[in-house]
Amino acid sequence: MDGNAQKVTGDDTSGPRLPAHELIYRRLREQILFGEIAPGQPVTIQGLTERLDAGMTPVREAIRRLTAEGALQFQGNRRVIVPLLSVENISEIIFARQWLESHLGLRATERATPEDLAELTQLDDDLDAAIANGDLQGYLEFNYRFHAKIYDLADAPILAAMAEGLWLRFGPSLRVVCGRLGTQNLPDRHKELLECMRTGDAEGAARACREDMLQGMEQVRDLLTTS
Amino acid sequence: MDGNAQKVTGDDTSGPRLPAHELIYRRLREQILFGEIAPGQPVTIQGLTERLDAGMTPVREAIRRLTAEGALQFQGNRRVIVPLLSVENISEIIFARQWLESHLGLRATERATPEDLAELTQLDDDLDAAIANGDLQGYLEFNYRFHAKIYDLADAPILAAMAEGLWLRFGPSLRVVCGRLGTQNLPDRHKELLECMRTGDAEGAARACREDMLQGMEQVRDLLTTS
DNA sequence: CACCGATAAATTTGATCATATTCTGACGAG
DNA sequence: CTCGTCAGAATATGATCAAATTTATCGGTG
Repeated sequence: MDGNAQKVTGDDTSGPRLPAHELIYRRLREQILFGEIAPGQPVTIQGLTERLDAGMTPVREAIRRLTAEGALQFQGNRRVIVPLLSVENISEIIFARQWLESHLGLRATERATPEDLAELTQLDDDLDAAIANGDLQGYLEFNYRFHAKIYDLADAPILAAMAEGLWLRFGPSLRVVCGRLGTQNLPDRHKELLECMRTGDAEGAARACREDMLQGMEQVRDLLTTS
Repeated sequence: MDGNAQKVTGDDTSGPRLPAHELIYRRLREQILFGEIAPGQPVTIQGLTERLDAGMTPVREAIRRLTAEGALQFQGNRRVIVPLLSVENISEIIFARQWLESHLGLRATERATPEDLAELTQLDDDLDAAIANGDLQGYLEFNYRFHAKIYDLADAPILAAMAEGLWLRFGPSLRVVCGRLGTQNLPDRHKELLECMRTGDAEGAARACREDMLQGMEQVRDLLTTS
């Protein structure tokens, strides 16, 4: 190992110094969420200690957390992989997200301030820009942050945690889908949703969230059935 | 450390040797689920290493997993506690469980074999016996195992994981409620549910699951509002 | 003589622990 | 009431042990 490798110590701009296991967790979480680690791919502890230049204990803890959230999967023997989703799994996720997305979208609409709406609009604009540039990574990130912001606004921490947990499960597959279709063929209902939120149409916002989710998930399901 | 302290090494009867962090996780999980650790109570790593006679690393990993599942809560600084539920939290859990329990109950009914029904009936009988004896611990355990069996039958691993995760969240509070009400005042819809499952009335089973859940959760909510 | 399967060495990876370091909250002196 | 000191708890490291996979070897067979 070279002598000037930067340790994982969160720079001063990040405010309160977070423990290493928390930083490792967040980094690994993003890598899974945005498909940098493909479904089926093994995740080794020692591999991560090198890849993230971290100690063994923090990496282990991060893996345990993500395993508990369904982002990783214990493989009988001691191996850990990014899970491969079955069509049945996707159907379960669709079922759960139907309720979750609608409800969170509805609550978010009831609580959003003009500043929140501005922030959401900005995220959606960034998302459109990423699509126009064919920037897959950017698309995935802004799309996630757009939805995560809605969960946050809904002020329902348990339901939000459930919704985020589901993202961790289908995230890797979403990357595969988008990689094949290209960013051009990814319609969403964000404009419709934002309009409902501006006018305070909570029911409409709930419907838009549900439709938006369904469009995306059905593309994932279609890919899994054909491949 | 003295020479004859028994290490945590799972005896031979348990089949495949499980790693210590897995055993610790299961033990701690049960202690939380059945309210042996009260809401608000702090959970320290060093305390658990003594209490469960285990090493530090496995305990840390178990705590991380349970934190990710919502059974434990990070207290900003390095403290970890069993979360205290707010009334809003309970409402979120009720919302989620309404569709989860219905759906899992419906699917379980479609898939249950006569052997499965016999097992469920046995669990319900054990539960009734525990009630008759005023055995709170037994009541909580059999009640959980009855529902967990239904989740298992539903053959929907992701939704089952979500449902089990919610049990971990309200389990500690359930213990408090039952402790105050006494086991006599805990009606359930299990008989009705079993009858529907026997006759293959999936819709009825779904309704019974939902009602059973609501009865229990509303008692929890009532306690939280008054205390 | 080339090929195949099974057993055994070697290597990689995971699990655990003991220990050093850092951080937090509390106590007490000024 | 404030600030410095201190005990205790959590964090993080690297070493050590154990398990599993991979690779290499060897005897037998077509």
